[in-house]
Amino acid sequence: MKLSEAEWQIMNALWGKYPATAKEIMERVYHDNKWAYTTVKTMLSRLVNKEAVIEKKIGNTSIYNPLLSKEKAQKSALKIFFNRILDGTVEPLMHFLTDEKSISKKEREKIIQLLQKKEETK
Amino acid sequence: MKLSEAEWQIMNALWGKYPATAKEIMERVYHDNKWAYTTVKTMLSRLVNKEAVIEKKIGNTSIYNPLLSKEKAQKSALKIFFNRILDGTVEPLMHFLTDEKSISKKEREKIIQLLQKKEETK
DNA sequence: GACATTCTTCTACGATTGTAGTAATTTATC
DNA sequence: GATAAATTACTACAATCGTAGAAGAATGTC
Repeated sequence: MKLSEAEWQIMNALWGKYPATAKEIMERVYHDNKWAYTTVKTMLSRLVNKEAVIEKKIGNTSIYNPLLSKEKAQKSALKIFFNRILDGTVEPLMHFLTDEKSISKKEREKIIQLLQKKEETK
Repeated sequence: MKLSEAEWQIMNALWGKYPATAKEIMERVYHDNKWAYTTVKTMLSRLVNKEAVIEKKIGNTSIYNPLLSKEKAQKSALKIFFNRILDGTVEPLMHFLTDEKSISKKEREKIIQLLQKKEETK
């Protein structure tokens, strides 16, 4: 399952809380993407088409639910990104994790914890 | 600077060793992409156009050099990926590192060390 | 029930992407 | 210098993507 960048924005909004209407999704992404309502609708139909989302009608209004799980989607995106973009090397990821300013202290601690836990059970 | 997936393949081949001719690049990517020679040439012109690559002529033959650095490109791609695709959360990256792409104990320790060091200097 | 509002469906359109063919030009070879 | 081989420049074309308008249908409101 291959999603375009705009489709990721929609999916992230939907994964955040669902079921959701097109209007809700439009509002959720509005901060990053000032899309017209119909733009969001177009994205949603495309996502329904590729079976990443299901659409149910209540009266005249469609409500949407993810069909594709966030975990699954992220995992496969990471795989592609890692191979195609990073050319299969881990270093850029590590540098990103260690250098990137946008990672909070809390997140850093969480990472360390995860890594140490992994170490134990190895 | 935004590169398409196929353009990344070309850039990775070029970063691997440069200067390089179109033919060399075609051969280097052949394992993953069985592109016609002219396909590679098209990609290269597009990359020259967006100033990710410079082209010099020696006689009739073009030789190519990267203009955009691998580090810079990867860094910005990671940033976009992290924000747009992973929705700004670090966890999927970690799971990828720990589960999917099983990193060695040594690598894990290195990351932990880097993170802890970062923590101190904060 | 007329009018406004909200939502849907359908259609569109330019940009980018993946993919490569054709024809022209240069260079090498006999 | 004629012929073959390599390389280039130019053109093409379908698929996907980002973006949204127009027109119609359902719903809410006085």
